[in-house]
Amino acid sequence: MNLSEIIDGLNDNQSQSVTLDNTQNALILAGAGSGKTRVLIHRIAYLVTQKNTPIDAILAVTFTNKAAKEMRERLELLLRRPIRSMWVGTFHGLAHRLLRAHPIEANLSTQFQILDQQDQFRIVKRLMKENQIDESKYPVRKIQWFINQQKDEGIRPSDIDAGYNYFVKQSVRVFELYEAHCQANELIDFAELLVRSYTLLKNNAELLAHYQNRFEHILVDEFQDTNTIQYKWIKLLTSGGNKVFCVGDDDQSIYGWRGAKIENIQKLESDFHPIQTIRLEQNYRSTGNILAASNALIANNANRMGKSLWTNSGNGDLIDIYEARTETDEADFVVSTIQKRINDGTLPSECAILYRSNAQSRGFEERLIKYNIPYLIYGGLRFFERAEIKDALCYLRLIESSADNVAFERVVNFPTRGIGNATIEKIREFSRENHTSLFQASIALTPSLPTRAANALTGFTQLIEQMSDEAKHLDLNEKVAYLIKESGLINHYSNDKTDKAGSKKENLEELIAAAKQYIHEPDSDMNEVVGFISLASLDSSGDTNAPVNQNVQLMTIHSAKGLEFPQVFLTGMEEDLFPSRQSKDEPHLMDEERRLCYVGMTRAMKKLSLSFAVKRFLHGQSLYAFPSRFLNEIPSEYTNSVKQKFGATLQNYQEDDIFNQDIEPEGQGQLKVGVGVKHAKFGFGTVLNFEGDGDSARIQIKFKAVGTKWLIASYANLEFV
DNA sequence: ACAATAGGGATTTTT
DNA sequence: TCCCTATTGT
Repeated sequence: MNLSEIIDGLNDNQSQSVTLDNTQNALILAGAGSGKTRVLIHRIAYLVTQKNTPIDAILAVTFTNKAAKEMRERLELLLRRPIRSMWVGTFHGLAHRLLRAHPIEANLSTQFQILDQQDQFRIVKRLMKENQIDESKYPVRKIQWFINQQKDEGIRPSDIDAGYNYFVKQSVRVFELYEAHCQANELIDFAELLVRSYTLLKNNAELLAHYQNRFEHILVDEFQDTNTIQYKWIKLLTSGGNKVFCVGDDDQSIYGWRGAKIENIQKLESDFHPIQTIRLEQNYRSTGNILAASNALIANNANRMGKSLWTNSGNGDLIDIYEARTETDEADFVVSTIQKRINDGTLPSECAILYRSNAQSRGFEERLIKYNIPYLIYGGLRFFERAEIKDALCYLRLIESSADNVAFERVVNFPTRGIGNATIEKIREFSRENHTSLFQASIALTPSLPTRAANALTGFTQLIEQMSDEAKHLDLNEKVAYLIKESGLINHYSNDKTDKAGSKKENLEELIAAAKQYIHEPDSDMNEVVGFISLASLDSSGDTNAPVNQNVQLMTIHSAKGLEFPQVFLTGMEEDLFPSRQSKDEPHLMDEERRLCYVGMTRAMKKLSLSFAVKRFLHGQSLYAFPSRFLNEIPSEYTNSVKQKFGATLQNYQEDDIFNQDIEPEGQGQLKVGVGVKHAKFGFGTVLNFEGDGDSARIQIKFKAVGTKWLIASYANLEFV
């Protein structure tokens, strides 16, 4: 492969980045839409083909599995060869790989399991209960948060001086209990993966030297999102003269609240001196107006590394700003605009509705249903986080290792088999006192239990033993299928009346398919079952059920990072909502809000529209709000105030006014404008208008969930409320 | 064991 | 308002 194949089609700065001498450290400050992934991939191709770097000598780190997968695929395409043995992955995935390769040196057994957020929450909660720590004074979520924050910094309980802060004191206490519990049960949470693998290398000169020798080049994507321990991890690995190639954008650092340190990218230049810094400022995504507006906005931040995007693709349209009266009006504006554009030939999938918090999605969803536009809301539970999937995986874990206490706790009485809380508490106590697994404790305890509990428990332990025997020689996917059936899970979900769509059953089927697929792409040298279970913990993107891409996309701005859409609606631009109230008092938090706004705006390729509501219904009450300060920071030469009202909108103002008045109905069952009604299918609504009376009356009702409808009284079967 | 009910809390969530 | 949890009653 010759050089021109690698640098063809790159601009000057991109090509300079790709062909930097292989003896140099590099920092590529890559603005939004400037082709950073491309540079990263071509850089690797350059090293491999022009500098004869073995693919084994390259370590490429990303933040998401999706990014890792994309990088691997695009690289294989460019190089026209498989690159199996190259280490490409997320920080957590690579750390996990290290720990699986050297468990003993990391003070672990080969049986260790990964704890996800939910598991972690449960454990912290139980430890607090067992130690009589008042949950109402010290919310589990806050304590869990505290623990993770410390770990992200690489801090252990013994490093913390709580002083007189009682909350910190209690948190540290739980932190200690939690650490002891995890060590005793071979449990590794997400942050622990990083800390553990860091100390593994730090304390083991031989191993460190081995990996330092191996990885000549370490490439890191999204460097602005690294946290303290990740930074230290990279620093440690590169202390043997290895070269780093970091790509990132300080203006897009939006995960500070999760421990990401924007300072990390800022101190690269001094910490990894000498290092060559190159800026990629030519943007291939957005129009000139969108970029100029975004540049003007982000210029309000302090301590930037400095960068200004430009494009040669023309100014494009002005940015629309819409002042809505209420959040309903805002939703109506956005959705009716989308409808108009669809009528003009836009695809629904070209439009994205972005918001600061998930709660805002509702109003848009209701309107989209009303307009009959297909949509897709991102967020919520991921595939491997779904209850039914975790249940199935816990059975898999139990037959793999009966000592897996987390799995035991989850499924010992699910589907319910008559093992109550009292019994489980006895098992826990026995296992604590005798240092055995919950499973062993169950067997030992059975004779001393009341007959009913004993029988139920025997049923469970025998089920597990029998299943692990039977499944021993099955393929992974057959194993999963067998477990789901034999454990009674499938049966349970088949009879589940709340699961009308049968999606839980479908998800379980999907899990079998995922297992089958995994057989063909195993993760390195790990045991198949262990690898699959770990994948389920570490890969949240694995929603294989992703619908066809013909939908308007709704998501938080955070989840939109890295994506682009022809048409973007950035909504809820109000003080206290965006920027969030919680960020108001701290300048550095406010700067992050502004970066978030910058990220949101720069997602747009052709059209950007910003909207805010004067009055918003939130948390059960109507609040008046001021327009977001970010709107004022965008020069008016790039914007256009949308004055034009849509036909439906004016009408909705009136409806909303009626809706928001608390009119007392005069006597039950009387048909009257303003009266609240309930419909079996459409839910609650308010009477807007009616014609005739009695059973033949036609009634116009504005339903909260499905909008306005005319109904015939005799068919509607309305209940007056 | 499960359903009904009451109370509390409510950003963002790559792993 | 909605959602999740803990408690209570059957």
